[in-house]
Amino acid sequence: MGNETRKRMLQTTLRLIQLRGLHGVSLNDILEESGSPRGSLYFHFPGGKEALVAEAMQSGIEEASQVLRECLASASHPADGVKAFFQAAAEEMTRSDYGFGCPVAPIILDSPHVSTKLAAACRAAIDEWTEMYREALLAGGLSFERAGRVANTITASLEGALIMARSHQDATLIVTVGDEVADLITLAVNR
Amino acid sequence: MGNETRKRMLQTTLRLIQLRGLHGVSLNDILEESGSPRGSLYFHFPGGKEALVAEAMQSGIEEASQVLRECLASASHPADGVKAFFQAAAEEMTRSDYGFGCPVAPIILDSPHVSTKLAAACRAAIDEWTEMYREALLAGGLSFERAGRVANTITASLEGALIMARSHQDATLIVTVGDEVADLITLAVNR
DNA sequence: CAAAATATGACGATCGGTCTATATACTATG
DNA sequence: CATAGTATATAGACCGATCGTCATATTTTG
Repeated sequence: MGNETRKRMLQTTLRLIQLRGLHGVSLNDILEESGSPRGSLYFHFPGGKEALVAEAMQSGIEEASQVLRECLASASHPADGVKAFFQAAAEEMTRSDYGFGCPVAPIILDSPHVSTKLAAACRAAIDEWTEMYREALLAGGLSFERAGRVANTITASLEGALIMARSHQDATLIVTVGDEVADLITLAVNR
Repeated sequence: MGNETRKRMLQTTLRLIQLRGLHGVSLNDILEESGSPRGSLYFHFPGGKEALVAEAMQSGIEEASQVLRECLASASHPADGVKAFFQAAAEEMTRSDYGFGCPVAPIILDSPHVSTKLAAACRAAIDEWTEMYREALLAGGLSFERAGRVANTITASLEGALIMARSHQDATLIVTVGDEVADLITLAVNR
């Protein structure tokens, strides 16, 4: 396929945005790092930078969703599934030398109302993840409302843990928080 | 004092960085919004943009620390103190129309290794807050180690809740997560 | 008044994202 | 096989924005 260049652009974009934030990455950076020629960008992404970023972010979101889905599916108790996902996040953090975190957080914090499309995609991603947690918790016996509240807490904890891990260059934090959250889930379910 | 301009610059900088991230704010933005002329910046802040940002962020950190200190001090149970702080954060969110969140998160996500000074200040702020939680939990009877783990979880939850609230334009999320975390604390302390 | 402190906006080198014009590869058809 | 036509890919010019500097006002202070 001829879209080798395209793929490289997307990967590099995702990587760099996670590293330096939405506004911290220039097209020049992306082009240089991905070794792509300048003019190719508007051929592959007629929508310009925003289109490129949107697609790159989307792929990051989908990957995260898939990992989460697997973690929850292959666990008998929701607490175990959540724990596994936090662990996976921690591994990804160390593997990338603290370059990768949440694919949407940098964009939420960088563009409140800059781009409605990007913001909507971020919102959808968060909703999707939270919904997965909720379903698992419902299956665990929690009430609909309580499951929603706990699910939000899980999402928030992970989001925050990723930031802290980045800041301290210490992926252990993610695992610690994950264990603590798993505890909360266990207590909530068995009551 | 002649530092009226200086103060305005700092406030505007803090505000804009929270709004659009570290790299999303240009000096022109700051100057225009604060109504200051270009050259004044390098008189008040010879260190340029980085010095300005560092000082602005520092003031944001100190304000947050003070509010947290008060919340924890004027509560008989650590869970209540934490709850109050989450509530205060939610109010600040609505008051600023989702402009203000955590003063350090946007910088952590925008500059991994861009500026060592900034990164160190962020780390120190997170440590300070976490330490405050830990002390309150110790006073509540938790073991030193467990207190640290729970403290990290609290910090992470708030950090994440702020992002979610921003993304969904819904400060309620912060309160919800706060209540859930307070629950976790209560359970942890009374065991 | 003299001197120090502060304010001002114009300047230029560099970098930002976008676009038009051009080149290359592939396909179809006589 | 030759040629025209189309899809794919590249190159580089364009112009506005950005940031730090500086020479020159203006205000404050001793």
